[in-house]
Formats: sequence, structure tokens, C-alpha cells
Amino acid sequence: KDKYKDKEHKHKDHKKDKEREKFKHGNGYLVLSDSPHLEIWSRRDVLEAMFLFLLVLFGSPPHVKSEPEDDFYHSPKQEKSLKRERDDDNDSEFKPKKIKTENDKKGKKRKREAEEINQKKAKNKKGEVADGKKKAKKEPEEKWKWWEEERYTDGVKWKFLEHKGPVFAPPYEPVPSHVKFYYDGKPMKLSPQAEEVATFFAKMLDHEYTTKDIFRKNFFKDWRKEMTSEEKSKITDLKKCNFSEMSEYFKAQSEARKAMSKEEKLKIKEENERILQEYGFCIMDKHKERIANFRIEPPGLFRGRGDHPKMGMLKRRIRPQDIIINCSKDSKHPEPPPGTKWKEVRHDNKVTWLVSWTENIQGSIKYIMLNPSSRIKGEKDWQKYETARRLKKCVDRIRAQYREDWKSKEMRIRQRAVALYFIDKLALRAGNEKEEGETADTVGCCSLRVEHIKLYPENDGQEYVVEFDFLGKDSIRYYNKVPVEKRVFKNLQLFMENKEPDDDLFDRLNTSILNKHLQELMDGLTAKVFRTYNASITLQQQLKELTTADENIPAKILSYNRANRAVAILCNHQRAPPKTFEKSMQNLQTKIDAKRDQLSDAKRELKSAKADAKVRKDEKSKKAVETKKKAVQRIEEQLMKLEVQATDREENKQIALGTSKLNYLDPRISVAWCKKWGIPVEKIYNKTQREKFAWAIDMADEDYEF
DNA sequence: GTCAGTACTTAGTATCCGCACG
DNA sequence: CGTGCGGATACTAAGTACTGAC
Repeated sequence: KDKYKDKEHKHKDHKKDKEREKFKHGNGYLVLSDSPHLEIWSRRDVLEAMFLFLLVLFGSPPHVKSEPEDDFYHSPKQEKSLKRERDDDNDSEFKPKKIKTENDKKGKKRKREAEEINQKKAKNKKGEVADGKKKAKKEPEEKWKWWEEERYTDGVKWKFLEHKGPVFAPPYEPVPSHVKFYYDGKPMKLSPQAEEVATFFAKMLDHEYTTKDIFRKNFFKDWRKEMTSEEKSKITDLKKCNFSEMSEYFKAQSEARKAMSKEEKLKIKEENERILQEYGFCIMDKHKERIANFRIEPPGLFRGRGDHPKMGMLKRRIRPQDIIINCSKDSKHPEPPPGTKWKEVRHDNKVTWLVSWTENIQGSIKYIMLNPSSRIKGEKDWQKYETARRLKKCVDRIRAQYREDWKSKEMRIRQRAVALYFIDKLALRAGNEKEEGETADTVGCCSLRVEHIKLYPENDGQEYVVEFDFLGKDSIRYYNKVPVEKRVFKNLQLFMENKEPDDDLFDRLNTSILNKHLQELMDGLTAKVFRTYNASITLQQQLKELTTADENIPAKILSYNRANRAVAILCNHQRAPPKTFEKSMQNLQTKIDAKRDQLSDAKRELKSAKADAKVRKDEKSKKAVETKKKAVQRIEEQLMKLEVQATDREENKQIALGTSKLNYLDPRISVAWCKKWGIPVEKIYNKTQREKFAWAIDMADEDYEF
């Protein structure tokens, strides 16, 4: 109650929020605290309404638990969902009842965000409100605009969750007996367990992974664990193992798959579709939502990125007894495959995952969660950009502050300030500590070591240049030479004094110290918000700068891509140049040349048509001139389009735009840009992206400002 | 402050699949 | 009507952030 008091005062019309706030967490279960609604909604009402609603949703009587202990949990949910639409107008009546006495930052923050949501909401709400139940019925056809509804505010992620559990990897199918494995030149029949692991290796034989020492060592060690004692004593040297028949067999198999008839392919497709329909969706709070990764990761050999010390280790097969199911108490929980049991079925509505298991390589937990188009992901995404926009409002203050801190007497503060400067200026990642030897040696800002930077008092005519060279996330190299302010430079010299190359540059700093500091500067601020903020603000600026009114659509899109690219470069989003890059560039060039020829032909024709018309002066020849003119124009346009495409592709050779588009750029900036220039959103976002950003597409208008 | 554990976002690449092209 | 290309999607690794115990 206290938490949200502050909100109450300012938000008289936020009744729904209040409802949510009533269901607080205490002693491990939900407690219904001061609830004015109990006055209007008797338990019977609630049950009745709930019944009706479920009937509409599922078409058959629901399974309703009647145990009292379920009740407090249960009814609020239904009460709330049904009520939503209704109570809008009697809001004010309830207000006075809520007396909040204290506030905290989180409450404030949410409030502010909720405020914004509400403004938008006000616009559309009226129409939808009318038909509460019908809406639920129609829902599958009609897209649900979750962004027009209130959000949970107290850490509850859902009230109802039902799903079918995961899809397990298909069981191992032994290779036919004529496919032999040879040890030391002699054929050898392997036990199914050992054989399965051998096939994992055989499938990767073409990959350069299998030539790496660590990979081979890890693989062999784990493989031996799967062998029978007999096999173990025989097979002692990986070099003497010959997997080539297996490898050939799998290659043949994949060829065969490609060569399958249409019918067979269709059949497989249909089967996949069936599985998707059955397992690919869940019901969360009365809405059917798509699950992102409902298939359990199949066993195989671990492929880390970069120089990973664990590459080649066996990634174990996941069994039902490894699986934790999360769903609501009042849902029909998924059944484990016959003869098996789940590790646990829990009902934790403070988390968003449906299924989890512990992976055996790093011992970390993996989750099955919802699709980016789902409410639960979308809300979070939206909130992320709202936080970044709040940073926009106070970034000047924060910048002034860290510049001031460069002069601090305290080393830890100077380090903090310089690190923050890098994070802000260069969009570096925070750089959590990692366990040595468990993962590839990569760093972020706070974990930079002395060996990762070089200082040049003067370089290429610039003063105080810092050269960064290190491996970041996914072992992608970050290389950059940047001139910095004198104070930063001097500080860096100081930090590096008397240190070995492999000592931490910021020895008095880590991400948790930094984030704690940031939290004090702005509610909800963490290091990664700077990346989001700088990416989005850069896009907005670049779009403003690069777009010119008189360009045609392809040229505008090139401008968009260039703006996008500026961000990708800032965030260091790289990719391996596609294998087919050179070739496809050539193809494009050929096309361009052909188009050029075509254009000059068309121009020539136009000329002669004109000459002809001059002499003849009849209608027909005039018309011919017009036609030719149009043809020339059209070809010119096509040529332009191709040239633009070529430029775009060339500039994109080693830069990946997708990551920033998907994770860093406030989609409303792009949507606004599209609207402003009359560009169809489809040119910017493909189908998946449009689903993910449905909220932004729906709510942003052309004058949206990040 | 350190550490382990948990939840969730961000990331590059492998594979799939539909469509333009010959 | 087959084929090859390139965008879309699937996959899962690798980050960030936060919590709570000590």
C-alpha cells in the first residue's frame, strides 16, 4: 500500500492500477488488502462472471476450484479482468478510500509511465469499452491492444497462465548397421549411448571447430563418459577414430531431405504446424499468446563463441525430470510424457517463464518464454524506451556531474566517472565480472584491463587519443581510436600507473557500484540505458539530418538505413561478411549495367520519336513521344533503385542492422518517420518486426519525439 | 563487499523457405 | 518448373541486472 501511495494522489483516474495494487505479496502468498471492490462484487458475482467469461473463452464449463485457500488468489483475478472496463467512471469514488502514507521511487516511476500510457489510452478507450465480453470473444481475429490497458504494478506478471509444456527433442535414432565407425582402422560397433555422441561429432566434421585442440579434448573427455567400460578401454585416442562413414551418411540424409517430393515436404510442414498449434501458444490472462521457444534444446556438442574453454563438451539431453513447469494454480497443468515426471510444477506469477531447466555446461538456467509480440515482452520493451526517454531529460545534468567527478579526490569516483564517460560516449556495455576459465575472455567497460587500451598524447594530428582494442560480447572485436578530453586522458594515465597489462583498468569499480550510483542519479537508470538512449537519439538525429523532402521513396529508405547504420556502428554490431557477398555484388552490378544500356536505348528511341513528331506533327507521333518519355522515366527510376540498393549493400558489408533495430531503437521514431514521409511501415519493418512493434505502430504519430 | 543464483535482454549465426529468374 | 539467392526465422549463447545470504 505504501509503495503506491504517491501515485494515488496524482492519479485520480487510475482505478485499475489500484486494483492491481491490492494484491500484495506477503508470506509467500497473495493477500487481498484494502479492496473497495469487495463491496460491489460479492463472491458469487465473481464466480458467476468468471464462469461466463470462461465459457466465452473456451466454449465449455471451466474447471473452477472451490477450495477456500484458492479463493483469495482466484477471485481477484476474475474480478479484475471483468471489471476493467466498467469502473472507469466511478473511479473518483474510490479514491478517498485509499490512503497511502509513504512513497518509494519505484512507485513514482511506474506512476509516471502509467501516466503516459493513460494519455494515449484516453483517445481510444471509449469505443472499446462498451463491449466487454464480446471483445474477448472476437479477440482471435481482432488484435488485442494490450497497450491500451493498465499494467500490473506490483511485480505480478500474470494472474492466469496455462500451457502445454515443452516439446522434447526426438529420441535418438541409431544409424543403420552398414554405417560403420572405425577405430584404428578396424570397424567397431558402438553402444547406442556412445554412438549418439559420436554422431554429434561426425555431423560437425566439416566445421573447423573439430580441428581445435580444446574442442577435441573436451569432446573426447565427455564422450568417454558415455562409453561402456569396454569401449572406454579400447578407445583411448581420438586421432584413431574415423567418423567419415557416419559423416557421409548424414550428408546423404540431408540431401535426401532436400530431394523429397512435394507431398512429403508438405506433410512435414503440416506436422510442424500441428505441433505449433498445440504447443506454440499459451493462455495468459485470457489472451492466447505465442510462445517463443517451446522446443527443448536438443543434445549436441556445445559450441561457444570465440575462444571458449568449454567448446566441444557434451550438451546433455533434457528429460522430463529436469523440467520445472510454471503455470497458474487454477490452470490445467501440462502432463509429462507417459511414464515420466516433471521435476516440479510451480505457480510463481512473479516471473514470466513457462518452463525452465538447468543446462549442464555452465549450470545456468534456461527458460521457455513468450514471443516478442506478447503483452509481457512488449510492455517491458516499451518501458525500456520510456526509461531511456527519461534519461534524455536529465542526461545533461548527469554529464555535468561526471565531468565534475573527473576532478574528485577519490580514486573510486574518478574511475566511476571515466567509465561512465566511456559508456555514454562510446556506448560500451557495462562489463560484469565473469568467472575465469568458465567462458571466453571478453570484457565490457568496467572489466577493461590495462592491455585493452593505449594512450597517445598525440596521434594523427589529434590530441589525447585513446585506442581501444578488446573482445566484447560474443567475442566481437571492438577497435576504436578516439580523442578524449584532457582530464580523461590524465586520469587514464593515473589509473594505469604501476599496473600490469592484465590488471583491471578500473580496479575500484564494478557494475554493481556503477549501477548503484546511476540509480541515485535517476530512478531506473542502469548502464545499459545509455546504450538504448544513445542509439535512439542518434537515430532520431540522423533521420532528421539525412532525410530530404524531395527524394523518392527508395532514396529515403537508403537514408533510413544509413541512420540505422550509424547506430549499428556506434553499438559495434558486426557480422561476418556473407559468404556470397562478392558474388551478389557482382550480380547486382551486372543488373545495373544492363539497366544502363536499356536506359540509353530508351533515350535514343525517345530522341528519334521526338524528331519524328516534329516532322509529322500528328497525334499519333506525339503520343509515341509521351510513351517513350514515360519509359525513360521508369527505367531511370529502376536504375536509381538498383544503384541505391548497391550502395546500401556495400555499406552494409560487415555491419548488422538487425540487432539495433530490434533492441535499441525506439520503434516509435521509425514509425513517426514513416508517417511523416508517407513511407509504408512495411518498407522498414518486416512481418515479425511489425508484430513485435505493434504497440508503437499503433500509437506513434508523425510528430512523435523520442 | 562478495558471491551464487535467478530472470530476463541482447547477440550472431545456421537453417529454412519463398520468390525471382532462366 | 527447377534452382539459387537472400531475407526471415530458429536457435541458443552471452550478456546485464538484481536479490539475498553471509
